[in-house]
Amino acid sequence: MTTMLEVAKRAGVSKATVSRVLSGNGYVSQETKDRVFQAIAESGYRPNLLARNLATKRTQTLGLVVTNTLYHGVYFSELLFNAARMTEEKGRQLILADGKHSAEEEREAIQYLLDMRCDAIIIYPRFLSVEEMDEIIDRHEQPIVVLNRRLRRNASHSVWSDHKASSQAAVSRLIEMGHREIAFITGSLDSPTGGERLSGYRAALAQHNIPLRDELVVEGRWTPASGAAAVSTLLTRQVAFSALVASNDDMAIGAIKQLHESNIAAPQAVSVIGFDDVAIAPFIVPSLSSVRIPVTEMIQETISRLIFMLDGGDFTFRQSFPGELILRGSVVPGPYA
Amino acid sequence: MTTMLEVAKRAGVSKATVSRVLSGNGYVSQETKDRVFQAIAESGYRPNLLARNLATKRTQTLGLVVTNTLYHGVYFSELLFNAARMTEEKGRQLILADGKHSAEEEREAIQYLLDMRCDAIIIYPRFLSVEEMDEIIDRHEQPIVVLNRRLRRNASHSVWSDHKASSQAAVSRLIEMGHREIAFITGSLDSPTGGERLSGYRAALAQHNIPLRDELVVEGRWTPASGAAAVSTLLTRQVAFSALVASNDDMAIGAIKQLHESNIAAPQAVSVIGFDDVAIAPFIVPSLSSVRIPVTEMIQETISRLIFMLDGGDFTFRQSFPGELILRGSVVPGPYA
DNA sequence: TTGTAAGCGTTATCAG
DNA sequence: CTGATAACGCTTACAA
Repeated sequence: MTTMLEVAKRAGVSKATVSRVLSGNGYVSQETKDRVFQAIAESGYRPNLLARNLATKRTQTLGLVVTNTLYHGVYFSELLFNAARMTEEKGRQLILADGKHSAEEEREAIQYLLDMRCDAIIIYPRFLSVEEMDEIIDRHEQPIVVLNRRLRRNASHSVWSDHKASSQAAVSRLIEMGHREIAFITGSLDSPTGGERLSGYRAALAQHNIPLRDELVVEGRWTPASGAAAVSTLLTRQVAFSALVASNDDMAIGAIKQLHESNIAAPQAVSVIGFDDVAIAPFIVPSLSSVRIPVTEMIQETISRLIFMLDGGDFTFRQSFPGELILRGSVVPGPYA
Repeated sequence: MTTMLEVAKRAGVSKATVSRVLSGNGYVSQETKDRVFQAIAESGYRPNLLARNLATKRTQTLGLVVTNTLYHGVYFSELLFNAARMTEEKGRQLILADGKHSAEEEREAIQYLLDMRCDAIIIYPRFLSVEEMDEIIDRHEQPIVVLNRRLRRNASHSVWSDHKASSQAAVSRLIEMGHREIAFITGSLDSPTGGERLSGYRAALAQHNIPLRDELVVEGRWTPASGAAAVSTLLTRQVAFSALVASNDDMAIGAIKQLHESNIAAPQAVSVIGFDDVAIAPFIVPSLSSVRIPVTEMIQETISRLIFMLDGGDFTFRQSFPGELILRGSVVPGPYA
């Protein structure tokens, strides 16, 4: 690989001059500039970013940590796509690190990005506790923002959507439509998001003085198959329900499929609600209602904050990203089972 | 940030010794090893990978270039997930670069990865020609493998699936089942993959002496919506068909939806075939048949080859990755329109 | 078994 | 406007 020194020799100048030409810092006569560019073209020179970054102590990269349990599906694509796009708009590069499927691996992924000297880091945690992330933020000088968690201490370092409130609103809406028996399929309950959505369900019932019935709640594992299985469980429990809320779209899709196969009218009803995904699901299952989480906006906010912490400049802090309830299809009030 | 020098001082040794302890190269007495580890723990030292990589001229990273037109959907998630997993299994890190949506931007993405000194590079091209990629491979000493294209000159640097053959086989299968009027929704025809699948369709017809009828072919743009639109076009053309093949699953899903809304029996039939995706689609649309492209296996082969080019070792060259036709549902022979 | 010192390819400070 | 030269933080002969 040809280095800056070779370019310098070929152009009959010093390394320093070549560096100036490339960076645009400092004065260089037009004449030598031309010679340098010529030499660069002739030699096919390419700067070594490792060397550059080592010298400047800046890498122009943002790191992103995501568990690979999130890698599947539309939500992740959307997240990644937007993160990459906005990062590049700010003249930086996104580096993705896999948080795999444990707290320890999430820590390692963060550590890798720090060792690579990313200028700033975005964490979309699955296993790390908020306490630990608060500590991590305190321990490091690099700007770090946490997505989808509400931090206590470093509030300005987190961007989240209030899952409990969204869930409560969605369920309340069903209640106001006349539903009293509402089934709920939770996500994995070791995930905060899963827990928050469940407590939103509980809160909505309480708010309307409807007693909570445990037999209407089934635990799923975020997948379509587990949503279908949950419906089977409900049916074998012989418990009647006129509406169903699932903690994400994938499970809602599985649930609708299972209801359909059991010859139950739900797929045509508005009364099945999911969360998160927005792309293909409603296209295929027009009856599926959903609470859309504004990923794009959240990523936008996240990256703006990081860039602000790095470069300063103008800054608009946006506190809340409420989920948006999108209702489709028409109401079918009757009990399904 | 604390550096290796500070650790060395604290442990009362030289930088070199610390380096030896960390890398495991060269002899160090157990005693000093212990002192060094202690000093590392006390100081919270972390190696600077930029410096290390600059010195070793190795980064332990593989670069991956993908157009962001691919970012949406299951196929991409699957690709990325497997690439990341396998890369890490080989003790490396995957760096993703966005090829955006033009040849120029694909070139820039490749260049960035080269400038970052990735040890090797995987290109999943959308706009670059095979000729240019052959040149790129020739020009650089880093191992480069191209996914989903058949290179002429650097055959061992490409991993692909024969889309034309898969498409031809799928269409032939329909013909053997008794279908004569088979509609075809192409992908964007500026994409080689789109072109290959279409020519497979033509070849199958020719092979069975069925005349090609242009009115049975509609151009889509890979999206569910364009699949639905294509069906509308077919219906307004008033042309009868008893089977339909779409160049990918997304369009097939859109097509099925549109057929369904037009009260046509297709959704229950085996006779709609898509390509690529495998995760959610058939779960939601059980009748959808599909040619599954073995992404996982292809990524596996790609990474093995790269690692072989880097480290040597054992190596199994796998030439062909045929698509796998997965038929679902039952045959409905009658014409749909 | 350990230390010294010369790189790795840039940037950045200071003279000139 | 340009050139030396000292960093940046690490690895790796070569000596000792």
